[in-house]
Amino acid sequence: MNCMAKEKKLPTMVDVARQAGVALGTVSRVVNGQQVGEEFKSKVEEAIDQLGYRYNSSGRALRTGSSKIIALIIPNTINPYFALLVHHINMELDKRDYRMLLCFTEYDKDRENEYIQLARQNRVDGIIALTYNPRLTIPGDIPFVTIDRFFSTSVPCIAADNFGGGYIAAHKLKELGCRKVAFLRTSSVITNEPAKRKDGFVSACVETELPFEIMDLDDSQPFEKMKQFLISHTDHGRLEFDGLFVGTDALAWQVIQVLRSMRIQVPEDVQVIGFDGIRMFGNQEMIVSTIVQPVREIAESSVNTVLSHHFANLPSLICLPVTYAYGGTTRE
Amino acid sequence: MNCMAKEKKLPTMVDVARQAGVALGTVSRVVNGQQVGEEFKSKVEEAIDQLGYRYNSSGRALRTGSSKIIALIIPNTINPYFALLVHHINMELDKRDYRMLLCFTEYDKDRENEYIQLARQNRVDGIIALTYNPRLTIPGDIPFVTIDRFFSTSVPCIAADNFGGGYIAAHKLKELGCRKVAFLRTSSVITNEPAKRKDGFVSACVETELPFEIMDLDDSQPFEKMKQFLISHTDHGRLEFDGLFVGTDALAWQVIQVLRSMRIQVPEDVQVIGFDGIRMFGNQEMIVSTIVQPVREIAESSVNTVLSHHFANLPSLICLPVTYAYGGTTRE
DNA sequence: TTGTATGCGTTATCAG
DNA sequence: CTGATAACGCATACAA
Repeated sequence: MNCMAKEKKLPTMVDVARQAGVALGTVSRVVNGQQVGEEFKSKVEEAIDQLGYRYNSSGRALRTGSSKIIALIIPNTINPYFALLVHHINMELDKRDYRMLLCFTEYDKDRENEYIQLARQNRVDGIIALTYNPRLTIPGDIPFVTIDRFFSTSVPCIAADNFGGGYIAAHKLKELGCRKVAFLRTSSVITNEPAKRKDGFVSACVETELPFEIMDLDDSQPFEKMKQFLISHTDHGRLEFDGLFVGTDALAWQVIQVLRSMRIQVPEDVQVIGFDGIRMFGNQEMIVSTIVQPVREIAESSVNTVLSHHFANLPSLICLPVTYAYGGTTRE
Repeated sequence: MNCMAKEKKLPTMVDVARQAGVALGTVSRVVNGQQVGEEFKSKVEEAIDQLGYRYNSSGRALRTGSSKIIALIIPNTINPYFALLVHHINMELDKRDYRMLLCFTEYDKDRENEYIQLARQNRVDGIIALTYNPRLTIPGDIPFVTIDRFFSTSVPCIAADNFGGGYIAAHKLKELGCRKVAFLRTSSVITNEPAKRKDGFVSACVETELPFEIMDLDDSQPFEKMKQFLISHTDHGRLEFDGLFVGTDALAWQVIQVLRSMRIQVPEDVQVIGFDGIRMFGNQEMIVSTIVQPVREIAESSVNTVLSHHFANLPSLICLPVTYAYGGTTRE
């Protein structure tokens, strides 16, 4: 079963020093892996695990000016894409012995700014942010990295190759025999990287002479607008598109529900490709055929960038490769 | 657009004091909302937002001995149930001006214990843990709360009413006209609260004279075992059960995939009820008909409990009410 | 009510 | 190479 520990007050370096019969500085040097005589070193080490000593993060942070904490500002962890991002970023930070200050904005613009102040209050060593506020105040004194959104050449942005994803999607639909396709998305007030999904899609459609249409869904009533669009493009129960590329897997799923209610078969009548690469329960099959975001790589790259010491000349935009994955809503 | 901040070194209380022409202690008292003369107070407040001052968390933590951080030890954020829990716990902590130290164990027993040490190193004010290690070392000097798992009467455990959930599920299946039912689950090495789902189910089956069977799936090959079980209980393409209660929504989803591959219709031939209350993309419809865990309430209760000052005589087990929710895999 | 001084645990500087 | 000591930013006991 379980057993209780007993110590009442946590041991400090002073306790260790006394126990080992050495000076405070010596203990510090051992803890930090600096040059210490073998004799002393072993005495200190013995005292350390005899007392169960662990350094106090606050003390160290105060003294060194480095908290070993990175703030992650993100809407929530309910959306599976965000949840995955949080997971991988925390794992990457953990590897490097950093902690995460997790800030959920719930898409609230004021909270996005407020959390930057909170991060500063906690003296974080950097901030990774996935935000939507068009007037975000980016601190000049803290390493700042954004995901999926370009601010300026001095703010590194990490993102999937959204353009490439759209491009691949269109090519795939063509390859799977589509004759007329459409792109559906909910448009954002800000222009972020995901907006490029459209550009890549259009580019490939033009290139392959695949007729296409673009539908920007209102942010307020996306579901109704999308339904209306699909119905207005139906003639005698036949949809005029045989291929759909949808901005996100979440929206693609809703599109499919609507199609189903219209008695239009997927993928027989119309093939659907989403974007993100969301898996059922996070670890089972893809929810829809999709363009998969390299979430682990995005996480790794974000962490590497924000921890980069030469924070000057860094690339201002890093696009990581996406892949197509079958998820039952396309043929084959 | 965005604008850069400029300050090079963050201002400290000393800077504020100098700027306001008052003593250090006065600034501290203003910051902490203690009684200060109006005259002084406004001078300090002006200086504060002139300098953009924010207190240094490390300094305060070091001085007060309270980090205002709670550790959350949990497998990951990939599983939607965990993701939801992380979300609500962080929101609840945020409300109370606490931060979260998020520790992902990936079900690794050693990491579960290691993270408790990390939490201690960070001088957290408490730990909320959802763990599986049968030999977890529970610290006696840090408020410790567990979710979904009972350790001893001195360790508060927060959980959904798992027994009640199983009970409701069986009753629901009976009510929906089932004649013979089964409960499928992957059994855990440790006995935790979710194990009670079976007991409640059995209890209700006996009570309502509903014939039932229990299938414990091996933790290593749950999918194969489950498939085998279903096939072995099929006679001429007809499953001998017309109702299934499954330990989790994730497993229920897999069960449904297998049934589909066996050409058994859900819910026409067999109705399926899962457990957890997972929604598609976290915010859309339920993935299957299910017993919904009150995740927000579990989060709230966990936070309240771990922050409770009178950590002595606390309830050792808090079970929160569950509800049945339709999700397309039952009739009606 | 406000000012002053001390110490929380750590690292770093300097003297031995 | 090791020991003593100062300083990081803050809260608080004590003095004014």
